[in-house]
Amino acid sequence: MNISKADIWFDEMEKRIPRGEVRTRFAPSPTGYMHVGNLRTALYTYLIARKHGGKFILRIEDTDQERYIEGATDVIYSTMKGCGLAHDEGPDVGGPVGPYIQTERREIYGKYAELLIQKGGAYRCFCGRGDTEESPSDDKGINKYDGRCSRLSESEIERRLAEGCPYVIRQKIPAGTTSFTDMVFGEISVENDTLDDNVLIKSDGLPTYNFANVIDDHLMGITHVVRGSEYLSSTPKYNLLYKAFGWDVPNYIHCPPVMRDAQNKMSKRHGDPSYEDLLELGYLSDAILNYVALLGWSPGGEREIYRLNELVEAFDIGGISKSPAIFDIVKLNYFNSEYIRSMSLEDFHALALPYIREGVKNPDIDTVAVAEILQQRCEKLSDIPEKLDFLDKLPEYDTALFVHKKSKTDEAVSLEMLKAVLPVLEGIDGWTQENVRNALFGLIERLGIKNALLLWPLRIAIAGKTVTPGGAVEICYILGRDETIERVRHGIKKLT
RNA sequence: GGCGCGUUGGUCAAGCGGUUAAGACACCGCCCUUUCACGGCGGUAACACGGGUUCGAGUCCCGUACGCGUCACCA
Repeated sequence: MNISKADIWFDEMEKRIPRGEVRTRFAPSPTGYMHVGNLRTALYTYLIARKHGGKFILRIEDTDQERYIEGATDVIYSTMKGCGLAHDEGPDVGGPVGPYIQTERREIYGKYAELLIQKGGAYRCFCGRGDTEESPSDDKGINKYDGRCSRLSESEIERRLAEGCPYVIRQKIPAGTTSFTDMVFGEISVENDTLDDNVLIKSDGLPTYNFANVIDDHLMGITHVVRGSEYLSSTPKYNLLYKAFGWDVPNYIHCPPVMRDAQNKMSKRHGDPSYEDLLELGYLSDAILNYVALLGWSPGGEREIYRLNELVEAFDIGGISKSPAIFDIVKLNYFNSEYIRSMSLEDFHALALPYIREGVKNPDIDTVAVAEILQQRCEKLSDIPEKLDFLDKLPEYDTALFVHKKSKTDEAVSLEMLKAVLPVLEGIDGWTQENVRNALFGLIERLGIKNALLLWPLRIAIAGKTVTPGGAVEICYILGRDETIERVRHGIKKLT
């Protein structure tokens, strides 16, 4: 026997566990994209670690071989990096309690499962998948495994093992009541007889989530377990596992789900956007994070705009809500436009340039001037191309657009105005925004008219649409002298 | 069905026994204004229901309804 050797191994594992610091973990399954709900969980997890000067760990939960998706872990790394939730330990950066990918920890789970059997907290089960279906519901209407294999004799077990019978390892639920305190939901208490003898190690030798998360959280020294509230009702089972091993249970922070509507969670299946989709749609990562932080958590005051580093300061577990929150993209639009407007023109220009180029091919255009008029009036970057569709080519338009009650213009007035402005535009020396402005307002002054009387028709003539980013002055400047004059002439022709 | 959890305006939410029940988004109106937007001002709109406890309940307790979660060799 090499029991002592095993003892030494377990001892070594325990010694590796960092103590005396807050340690949290984000443990996604590699699915190829990040749900909004997951993103929020990751955010809160990160915030708790940072707030307490602790460590934020990334662990990959890939024990479901049937759902394995090639390259999905890379998506996780890039997402974490992209949204600024930098982890201190993880598969790609290493750390003291690795490996951080569950399929690479297979032997660890096996050894702990054996240990648990020795401690009486688990047993081998030789029932096939089909066998348990016949076990009837008990008198309480609970449909669970009847635990028949827990009553197998030593010799029977030895015999089946010798025969090479496939088996799983199941948790042995003791009698009694299990209670714990969740930092969000408070005291939770359940009768153990409502709990099933769940499978801990599958017949393929890999652990289920039920087992792996307990082993890993303990071995990685996780002090605060942050996860979705769907785990709330199975948490007592995990605590029973901790107890069977003689370990301390971590603090629990269960988060309510992010919903698409009152009945359904956000889901890719229903076409709800993932974090990646949102970026694709032109939302800024900071804005998404800010909005998502406030879905299910409130800082208490009236402030809503928080940068990631400010969230670290403000975050408080007590502010997490117990009830689900519906994701409202309209409010995300608001956050996004706030973030866009608060950027420097340089930064916004750099960010918007690809979208501007999507809508405007003309290489002579002053994209900084375009960015400037855009910044105050776009909610998301993907709105940009459509707003600029009149710059390359004047769209077909109806002369009815020249009629605007508030500006007191109609087609006749417009014709008059365009005729008056044409020579003024032709006379501008040096086509700068300032010069265009001075020339136009000079004319307005000479004619003794209201601004709108001249500027409305002009803007219609050069843009061909009623709603444009920027006014007549800006658009004239952006279009350039020749194009502006050409379009004004075209307008005169249409009105004549 | 058992067990667990939840329920303040359309949405996010503050509130933690005594408030005219905050604030934000959205919506509507007005102002500003060369359109739209931005900005400013104002408005509509909520404690799921029924019992208690209490001088007093959105806040505490118990029911009811509705909703969600869970009851996998998925996480």
